[in-house]
Amino acid sequence: MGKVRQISGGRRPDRTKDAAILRAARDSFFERGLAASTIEDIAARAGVSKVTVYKRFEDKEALFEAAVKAEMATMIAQLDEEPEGDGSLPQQLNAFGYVLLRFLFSPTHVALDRMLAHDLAQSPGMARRFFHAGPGHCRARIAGVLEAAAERGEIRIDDPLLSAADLLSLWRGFLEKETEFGIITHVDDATIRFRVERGTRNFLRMVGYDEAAARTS
Amino acid sequence: MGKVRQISGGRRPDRTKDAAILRAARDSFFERGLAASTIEDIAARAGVSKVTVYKRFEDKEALFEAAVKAEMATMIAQLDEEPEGDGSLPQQLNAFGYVLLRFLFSPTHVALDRMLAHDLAQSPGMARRFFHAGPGHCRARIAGVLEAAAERGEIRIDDPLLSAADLLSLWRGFLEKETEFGIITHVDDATIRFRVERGTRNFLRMVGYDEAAARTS
DNA sequence: GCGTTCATGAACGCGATCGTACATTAAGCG
DNA sequence: CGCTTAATGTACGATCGCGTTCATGAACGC
Repeated sequence: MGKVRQISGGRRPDRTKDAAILRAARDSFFERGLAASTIEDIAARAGVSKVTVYKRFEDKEALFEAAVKAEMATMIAQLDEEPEGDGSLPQQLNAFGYVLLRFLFSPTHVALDRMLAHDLAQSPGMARRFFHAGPGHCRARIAGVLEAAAERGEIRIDDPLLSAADLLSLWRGFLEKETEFGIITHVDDATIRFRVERGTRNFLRMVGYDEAAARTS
Repeated sequence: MGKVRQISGGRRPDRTKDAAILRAARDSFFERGLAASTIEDIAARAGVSKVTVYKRFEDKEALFEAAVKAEMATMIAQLDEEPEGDGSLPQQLNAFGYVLLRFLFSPTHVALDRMLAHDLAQSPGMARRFFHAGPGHCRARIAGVLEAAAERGEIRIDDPLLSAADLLSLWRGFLEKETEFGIITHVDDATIRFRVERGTRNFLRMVGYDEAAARTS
């Protein structure tokens, strides 16, 4: 169709520029939002001409979507790579919590979250997909672990999904609001470990987990 | 200085228009965001001329701030009016939870939250003030109740502020994410009651509250 | 009625940014 | 070297929305 057909020679497209543009787009969009970001600025950040940007991406919205998708992909990969862990239930949950919170409170994710809240509000279909790929996916994984533990009789819960949400909520606590409002800009590792361990401990007490009994079983 | 000096006569300003403009501004800002809203549209919604808007509000940002402030004021008033309640601890917490969640998940507040996340990210001072007036205020109130209960020996907690955040988190659970992503558009009263009661129950189990003991004391 | 203030509508200047066109230079292939 | 495609920079048309100006009419006190 309208596509190029590369008969033979000619200068090759510089594929490194795609990544540079996407990175610049991500930075700008996540920092300023869709409306406040300008293509000119993004091109400048990427060290690329504005025309080049339009060569590769249809328009501003297409670039936005591409940038968000790319970021989501790296995020999801990062979350799923962590091993199941065959330790005790607390250790298992803590391990997952570390990875999750470290990722949830990374500057880029905080920025992305702000973005999504604002710009995906009008497009329900897209929002739905992002939900299931992000928070929903996450909750489902934890629910699986909890359900297994419940079947082993280690804990007592009413509904795996609800309990998974409880645990997630306890982990996050007020950190979410504090980062959202910019009260806290950077969440260090010690804070994350503290929050995760505290959350897990409290959650397990809530669902009647008996550490001693589990150890001797 | 530059202000009017109302020597004697003259047509009186129509004070009802202020409210109309603020209401229109709120609707537009909360729906579309700061950048995407136009003064012309707001004026039209309010049934007012664009010039009139500029007569009363310095510029777009001033109008935005005024609209947010007005909304926050009604919110805070709504939250503080509820009586302390002299029932048992669970009843006290539940009562507060109902009011809070009903308000947190009202359409306007959900919209406002989206807005704040996005547009107040750059102005740290404003964000800080809003945090202390909103979430911070709320957490402090609950912390007070919990601290009193802890001193009476009804519950065992490490830190009132942290525990207050725990309770708030348990109440909200996944509802926040679900409304944020538009999975759920309207949260009905039954859901709110269920979530609050479940959250309170789980929280109290977590902090070692003994219902029977409290009742007989 | 008269002076004063409020309010409106239409028009304007202005800056910003989108997306495109064009001429020019750079890089690959034969 | 010729051919082809990539990439740049500048300039351009078009749109949009802010904030202002101006002429006109409407409400109110005296």
